[in-house]
Amino acid sequence: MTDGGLEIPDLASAVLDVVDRIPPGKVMTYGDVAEYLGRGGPRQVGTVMARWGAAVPWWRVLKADGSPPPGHEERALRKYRAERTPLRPGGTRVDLRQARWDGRPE
DNA sequence: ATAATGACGTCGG
DNA sequence: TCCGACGCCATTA
Repeated sequence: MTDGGLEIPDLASAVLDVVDRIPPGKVMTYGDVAEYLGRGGPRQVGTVMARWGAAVPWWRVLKADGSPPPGHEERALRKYRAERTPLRPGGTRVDLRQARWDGRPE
């Protein structure tokens, strides 16, 4: 299987796989995903999301301060409201204390 | 092989 | 709380 001729790096596949399992209403930071996988770093996860994120629930991966992916704030906020993701006062950032997913089954 | 790139994270002011 | 400087590291050029 290829991606229109472009190969998907092993790390990218692993990242997409994890993101695809984040439950609705829950989120993970770029750093969380990297730490969960035990390889790569926040920037690598961000690079993967930028290129192949469209195929997964990309809005469930955000920055460490709870702010949505740069350039996709509006769409992400709509998703959070739709799936009841806990937001902080002001409603522009996710409340990680409640919405952060540890990776273990519900 | 070397340098540049980037949907990040942390820290200091 | 906001912002800039610096560190990080796989992928690309």
